[in-house]
Amino acid sequence: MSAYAERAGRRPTIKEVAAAAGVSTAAVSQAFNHKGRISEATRQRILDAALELGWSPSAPAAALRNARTRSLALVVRRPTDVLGSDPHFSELITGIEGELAPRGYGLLLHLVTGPPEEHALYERLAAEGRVDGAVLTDARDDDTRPGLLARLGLPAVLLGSPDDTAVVPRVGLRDQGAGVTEAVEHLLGLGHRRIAYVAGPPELQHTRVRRAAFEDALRGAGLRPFAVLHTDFSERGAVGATEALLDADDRPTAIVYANDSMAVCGIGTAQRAGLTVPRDVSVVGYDNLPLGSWLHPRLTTVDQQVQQVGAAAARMLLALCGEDVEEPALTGRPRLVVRESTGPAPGGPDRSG
Amino acid sequence: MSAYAERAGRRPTIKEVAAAAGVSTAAVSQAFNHKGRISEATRQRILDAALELGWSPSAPAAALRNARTRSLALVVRRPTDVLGSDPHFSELITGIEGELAPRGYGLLLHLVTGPPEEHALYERLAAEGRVDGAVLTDARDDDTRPGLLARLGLPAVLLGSPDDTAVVPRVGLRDQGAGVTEAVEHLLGLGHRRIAYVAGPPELQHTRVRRAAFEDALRGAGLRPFAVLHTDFSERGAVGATEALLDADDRPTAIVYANDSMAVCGIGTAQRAGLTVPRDVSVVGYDNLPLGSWLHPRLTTVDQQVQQVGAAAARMLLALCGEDVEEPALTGRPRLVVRESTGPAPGGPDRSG
DNA sequence: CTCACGAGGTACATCGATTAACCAATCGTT
DNA sequence: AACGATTGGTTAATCGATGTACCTCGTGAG
Repeated sequence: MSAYAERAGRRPTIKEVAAAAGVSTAAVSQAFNHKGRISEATRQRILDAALELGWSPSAPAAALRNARTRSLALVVRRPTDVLGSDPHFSELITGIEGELAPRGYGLLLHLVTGPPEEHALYERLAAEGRVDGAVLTDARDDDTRPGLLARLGLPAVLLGSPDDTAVVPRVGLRDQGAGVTEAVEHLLGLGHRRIAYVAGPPELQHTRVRRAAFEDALRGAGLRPFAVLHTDFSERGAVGATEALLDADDRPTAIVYANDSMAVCGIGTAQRAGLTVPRDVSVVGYDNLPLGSWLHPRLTTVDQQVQQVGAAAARMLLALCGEDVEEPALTGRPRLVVRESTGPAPGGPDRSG
Repeated sequence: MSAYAERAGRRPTIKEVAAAAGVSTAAVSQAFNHKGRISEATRQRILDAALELGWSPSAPAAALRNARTRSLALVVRRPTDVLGSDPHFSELITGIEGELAPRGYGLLLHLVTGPPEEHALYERLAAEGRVDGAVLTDARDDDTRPGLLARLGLPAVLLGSPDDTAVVPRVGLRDQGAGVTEAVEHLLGLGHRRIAYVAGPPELQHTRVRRAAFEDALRGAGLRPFAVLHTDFSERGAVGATEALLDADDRPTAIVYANDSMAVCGIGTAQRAGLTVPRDVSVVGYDNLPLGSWLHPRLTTVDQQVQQVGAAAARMLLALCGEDVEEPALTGRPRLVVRESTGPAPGGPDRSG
């Protein structure tokens, strides 16, 4: 390491590299970007000099000149109660970062409390030219964000049922309802007839898709849902919904939850009410969080490969930003992972329906 | 909204704002930054024009000129198995972002798999001038990162036992062992004498601090730990450690875990072994994750206010970056939250010790 | 011998915002 | 009335990297 690199806080500039290599700054730039016409020999000399000085092109300078920052935004809407989106969201980040890091992109993370703040944030990010694109989560049925981002000219992808023809392409596993369908079939196969669904907020797209899958699957067996309750994804909401279900006259023998965290709360609530899972009531989650497989009973859940989806979203977005990335191929489907929280319906053959 | 703002992708520059307000670009800049001498009237005119055009200063341009990007890095070391740091880490982000957002700062999130990658990342972030500072997590006993960051001239704070005189100031609750001490006293009061500790990786600073607190508290009562097992914070590690403890001849009547996720795994493992918590074995966690209070039994744990610590770290770092922020006051201590996973020691008066 | 041409670089304008240095009024003073 | 101080701005240089237009050789063809 050279004396220069050791001068704390003092970053070398392209000029010093050029001087060290005995060339012009233009040559240095061209050597780094594989543009222009530079002989391989000088290129090496330049690269060596840069290495010696510990130089990398200044991100702000390059961003100013190129009008591209090489960073993307991920905006997470986080209500007061953090449960719902939480673990989901950190897996998502893992998937995204895995694609960004090797390409030298950065991920700018923002938390917002509601739609107005989220809009204002995009306006600011775009106006300041802080990011090249954004990943949107929690697709809503009537989502105003794609329109906004299109107006702002900010590339974006939305996580949800795939649709790359939309204003803002949507990335996600195909056949999003499949997991819930499988879950219902699994429960039906176990003899369950009174099955309830604890859903997320009704305005979210996946809530509707999964709810429809749930109802369709039951209808296919000539049944109707015991109940469908909407929550805000909070622990309290899950507990409340579960209590309501278990207090019912002819309580359900199985409950499907829209995510694992709620399912865990549901199991706790059932146990607290003196019931045993799955003997008295079966429980299915959604997300396949690592924790679920270590509980007692181990949680039956739906795996939706959040990490892969995140990676695919990142690549799609990078492509939109002009990066040379092959389009992601998301081949999987949401799949049921059967563990211990589901079992035969209690009370033998069902009396109803 | 003006016609200008509607031209998608075309961002206005300071020149257009200046023209619209009938002043020079310098005036616009000064109006925005409260510098120079601009009459209140013109200032208003300029601000109005900017609002009309939807202009905000270009972040890259400002960053280039000021040598400050107004963004901070958070580097999370994430091993293959994500459990340990996970929920902890999203609470941390919440705390940090809460301080950054109102000041227009951004949080650049990076995940790394190990120390070499982490070092390389800091080198790159510094060389490219991408961030003004960094938040370091998981203080190690012999941590090489502070030295590196000091050499790089990159301001940083390290989460851990407070020490603002170190090369890189450490931010955290005082008296970090207090929570574990309280936990042990709580268990002793319940008649437990055979108490084990399932710790994190030995190289982490907080592992040592908490372990010491654990041993000291027992020693104060004339006891020795039943065992202290180190894990890598993974679910599997927690399960393995728990199985080993429960298989022991004279198995412990209480187990203290270094985080809630491991404690949950521990409860599951105990239940799977046919034991009832807390009747047969008491369990204490650490972190006070929201989920813990909805399990059955509700988890007794230690609250360490991760979110507040994150906020304090952010403010400390902002101050280091020259931002005008009052120093954070972290008054709290880690505190035991007694719930249902701890109870009287089984078997009446203990036979040992 | 001369000229066209390509290989290999260089000079300079540029991206958008900031700021030090400077200047033109206006005001208060004696 | 003349002068210094103050107010309210402006001009122009600058941050670091990039890319276009240009320049300078050396070479091969005619």
